Amino acid sequence: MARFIDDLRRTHYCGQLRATDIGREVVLFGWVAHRRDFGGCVFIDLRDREGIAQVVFDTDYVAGEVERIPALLLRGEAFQEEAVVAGAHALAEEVRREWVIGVRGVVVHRGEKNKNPKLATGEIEVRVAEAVVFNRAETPPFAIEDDIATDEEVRLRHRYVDLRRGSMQRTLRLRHRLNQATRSFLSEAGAIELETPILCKYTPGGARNFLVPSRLSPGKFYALAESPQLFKQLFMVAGFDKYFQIVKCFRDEDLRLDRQPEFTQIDIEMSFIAQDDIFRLLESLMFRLFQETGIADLPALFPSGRFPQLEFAESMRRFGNDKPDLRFGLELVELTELAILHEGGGLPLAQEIVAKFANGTYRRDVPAEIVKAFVIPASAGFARPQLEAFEQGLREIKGCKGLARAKVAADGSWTQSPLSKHVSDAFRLAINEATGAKENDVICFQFGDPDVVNAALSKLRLDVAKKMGLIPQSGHGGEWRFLWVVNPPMFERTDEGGWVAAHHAFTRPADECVPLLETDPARVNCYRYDLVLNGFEIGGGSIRLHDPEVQERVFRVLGIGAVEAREKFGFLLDALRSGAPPHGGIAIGMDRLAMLATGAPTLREVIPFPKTNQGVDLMSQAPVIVDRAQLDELKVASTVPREG
RNA sequence: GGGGUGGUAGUUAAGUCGGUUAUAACGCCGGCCUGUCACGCCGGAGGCCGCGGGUUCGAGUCCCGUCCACCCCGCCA
Repeated sequence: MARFIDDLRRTHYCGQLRATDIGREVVLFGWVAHRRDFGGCVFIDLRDREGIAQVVFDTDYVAGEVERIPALLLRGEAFQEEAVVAGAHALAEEVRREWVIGVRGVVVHRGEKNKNPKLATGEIEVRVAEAVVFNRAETPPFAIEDDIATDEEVRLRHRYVDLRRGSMQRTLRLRHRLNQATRSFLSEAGAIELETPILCKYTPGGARNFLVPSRLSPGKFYALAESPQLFKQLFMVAGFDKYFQIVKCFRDEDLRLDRQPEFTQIDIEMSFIAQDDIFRLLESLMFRLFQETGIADLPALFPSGRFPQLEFAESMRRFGNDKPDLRFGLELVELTELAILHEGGGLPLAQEIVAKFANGTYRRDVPAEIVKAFVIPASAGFARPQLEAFEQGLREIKGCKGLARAKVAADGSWTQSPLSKHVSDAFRLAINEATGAKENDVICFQFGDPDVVNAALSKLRLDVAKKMGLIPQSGHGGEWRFLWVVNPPMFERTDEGGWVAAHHAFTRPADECVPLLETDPARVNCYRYDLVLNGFEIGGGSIRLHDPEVQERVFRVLGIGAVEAREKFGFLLDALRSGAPPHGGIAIGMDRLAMLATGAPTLREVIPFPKTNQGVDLMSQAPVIVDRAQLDELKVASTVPREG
């Protein structure tokens, strides 16, 4: 039987020791964080998941009164023997960073002069009588400290070492608390935690699926679930009434700082509820999560207990996207109607657009091209090179040709702008008034396709706010602007002039829009909602269509016939006809929520083993090429030429 | 698929107009040290300058290609 672990069991975590433990004999296990060697006396900072304790190897030390570990007391073992202490000291001379060791010793006061206020355990230290080395670790590629400058690539390659750092430990333990609080809250709310398949049937449309070949059904494939969407609706049909799950989802799409190929959702579905019931439940859930993790006092920030709601159309108009960051103002200004009123106001780009409204090519209620502006305030104090850098940033947006700028002079005239020569005085003054632009403000214009105009200006709005310091480059900056974005359009135009569901075909159209299904699909909105926090979409959901009659009308708009509907959605349609209650739900991106809550700059910081932008795990090297024999067994052939 | 930034010692970075043996800090190794806690002092080792090609008397530096990482667009209902 080994002396340590079997015989000498751990009595405390290093980080737990306090002055109240003085005089107690303890056994600690941990990693060597630092060693300070003074020859006769060696200090080691011993680290475990709870923190750091200083342990001292001192050949001269003689123990006073010691409160012995009962088993050792019973056996009549002496606290220290000279040879054992000398052995421990020799061991301490040899120890290196990140070695895993165990010590037996006594907790003593450090003495007033030697206290370390930076450590939670700084009042005490452990005088070591006996020690063991469990693992002579290789020198780590980077320091195991909270703040390191090391490139993320290196950290991911050695993730098991990176995760040893206190900041990573705290982040992942926060995720544990989020999980725990989610489970207890939703259970208390009457929801039942149910599991759904990961290996699913492939469904066309939406995100790309990862495919898994079936060995038992040669030539056939499963798809990894991109979400439990269908199954959670079936739970409602089955009468479970309220469901939740903390579930992994898989999407084979290109990655971003807030997108991983596999990610975790808090998935919820409820029956016999209205949209507002979902909102209230989620608001309470967020309150609870932020309270139990100690991240923010949301009741103080939202005294009504409710998050604000914003119409989708208003969000697009004022902010240019459907996930506005409300931590700052700088709203966009819609100028299309003004341009029509002024017949283009002398600006060629505006005149072209206005002409199409005039000749009836474009509808004013759903315009195909628009004119919009954004004002960079004079107070930002940006010089021309900075303004050009913003313009350069917009070149990332496909279809954006550039940025028309005009600097406003004291008399309201425009300078430093190609527009100033063309614009009529009346239009210029009207724009100054509409935008509220004052002396030295810079008005930025976009003309054309609303998607491009809004993408460009919403990016500009964010770029400017970050450069002005209105929001930090990343992180929450201590602000928590939750927001519901509601009532978006049900359909989008396809390139061929037809319609596709903007979200999915089973979203319920808003009651007052149902008559428009046949007459004007562009104006049909639906019971779809996104929860937004500080400019990130952290969740979304909808009230589902439970009425087969309306469902068929929606399919007709989408040009989906009975045969095709059956082929695509077969069992769901059957299920919805088998007694479907009115129902709806939502899914919250747990990783994004954790990222925002911790102020982490990327999703990778809150995922233990994340993938790179190319979907590669730098530690395991997944994905990898497999043997020909493995492919043969699956009856799968690769079209990629094999190396060698 | 497209645009951008980067890649030099274990780590983070410097490296001028193309020119001698590629620097520094931290880390690492050896030695000394009984009150340190970013210990200190003395000494030392450590390089496929991402990879491949080209220009040149000469390339970390210039050119072409390529790989990897990151940010963004498309994409992600």
